[in-house]
Amino acid sequence: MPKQTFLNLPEEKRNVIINAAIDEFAEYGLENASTNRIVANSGIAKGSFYQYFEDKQDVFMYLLAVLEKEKMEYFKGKHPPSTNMGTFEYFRWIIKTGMEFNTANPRLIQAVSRVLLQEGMYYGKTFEEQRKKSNAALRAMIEQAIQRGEVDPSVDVDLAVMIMETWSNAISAYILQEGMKHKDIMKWVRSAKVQERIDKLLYVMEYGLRKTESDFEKAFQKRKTR
Amino acid sequence: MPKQTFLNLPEEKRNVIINAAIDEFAEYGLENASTNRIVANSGIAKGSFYQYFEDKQDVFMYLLAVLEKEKMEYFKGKHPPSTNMGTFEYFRWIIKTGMEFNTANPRLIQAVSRVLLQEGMYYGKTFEEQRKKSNAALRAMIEQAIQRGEVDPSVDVDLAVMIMETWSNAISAYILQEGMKHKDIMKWVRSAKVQERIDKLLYVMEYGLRKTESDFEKAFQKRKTR
DNA sequence: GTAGAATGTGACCTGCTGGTCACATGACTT
DNA sequence: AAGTCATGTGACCAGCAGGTCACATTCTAC
Repeated sequence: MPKQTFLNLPEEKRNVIINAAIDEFAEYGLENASTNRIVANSGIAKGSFYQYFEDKQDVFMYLLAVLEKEKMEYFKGKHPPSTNMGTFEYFRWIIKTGMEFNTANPRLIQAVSRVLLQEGMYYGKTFEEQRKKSNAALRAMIEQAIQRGEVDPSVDVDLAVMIMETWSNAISAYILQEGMKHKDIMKWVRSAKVQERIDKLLYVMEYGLRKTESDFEKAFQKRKTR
Repeated sequence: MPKQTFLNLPEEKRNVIINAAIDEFAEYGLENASTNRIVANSGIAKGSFYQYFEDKQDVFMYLLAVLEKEKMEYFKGKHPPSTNMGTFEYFRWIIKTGMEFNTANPRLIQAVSRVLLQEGMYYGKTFEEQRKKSNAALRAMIEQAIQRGEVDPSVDVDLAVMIMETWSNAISAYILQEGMKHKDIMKWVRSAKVQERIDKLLYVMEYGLRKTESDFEKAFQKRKTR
């Protein structure tokens, strides 16, 4: 975490620095990020950087903390349209609201997800905690769906979590990658075309998951013994 | 592509070099791969490396070519169990046979997929061709499925391709990552547990896709007007 | 044996990296 | 005004990167 010296800085200066860092991580990832470029782009001296942070990983950790805080505040301000949604409807709302947030902070999301989803695999246990958290939330959702009778109790929960995680990441990556090609990414995401695309993807996922395990067993057996 | 000098080398020496390169790319990706380490690990001089290849990207291109050739030969030696399979059954066979090949060459696959799927996004159009090829194959499959009446004609083909691509990559990544934790990756992949997991994932995908577009429209409208 | 081509070699180059540190500047206290 | 402590600075360091090149060795043809 940043040293006190950094937190004492005037807000504007802090923003210049973290924006330079965000751009750097978004462009080069964590491994290839250059502290030299960060200090050059934020107009501070090399020595100052090391007075503010331990190293570049320290900056990144700070970005993670900022993101988490902002995302929580954002979701606190939003409320699901209906109080009695089905689990999948709720999941859809989470994803879409998350995408709204993402497109409002595309560079930060780009930086963070690049590091977490791609480099993260090779960083050992450094970022494992992050994944476990969102994983637990997904697990809770699918278990709720089972309790509510929306999904067959015999469904493989681990598998369902993997499916939801995969699509969550795939959609996020798709939105970022395609959205960056448009000048007004927010407008693009809100367009009927994109919204429908997200809906369809999630619908295909939902329908696959709703199908009961026993249905699968039947089809599976049939195929095996054919 | 490698220079003639490299191709003139005795096979054993060539293998030592490309194995060192594979290990390097698998461990560090393309961007962070070190030619110094490659030459050190393959026991050749720095100068020799540059007599064999233009640069490290040249080596990687060669690996890609080798992989493509070997994979084609492997698939030529295999034949689908039934001559009259459904499209999804065929897709499942392709995926599983592909996984067999992958686990027989885990390091090479690790190296290539790390670069193509992760760094590739930032390499512009260098590796676009690869993706287009496999994409076209998936498209042909889904169009065949429509023709055969296995999938509703109104289904969004682009979306279906994205879904198949996403799962193809996700399963491949899962097998590699988890499989590497086991001493006998081949045995692990062939175990009933893993095979069933792959089956289930593909089954969930299949069932989502089989659902007709018109069913979706209905559900979608209902949700919108609620 | 010898000429000439092909192949092999590692010291050396420049440029960038993350990180340090002796010193300069500013701000606040007494 | 003097003293003190936080903040700011950039030249400097060692290490590694990709890449080159003059020279050594080996192979081939005659």
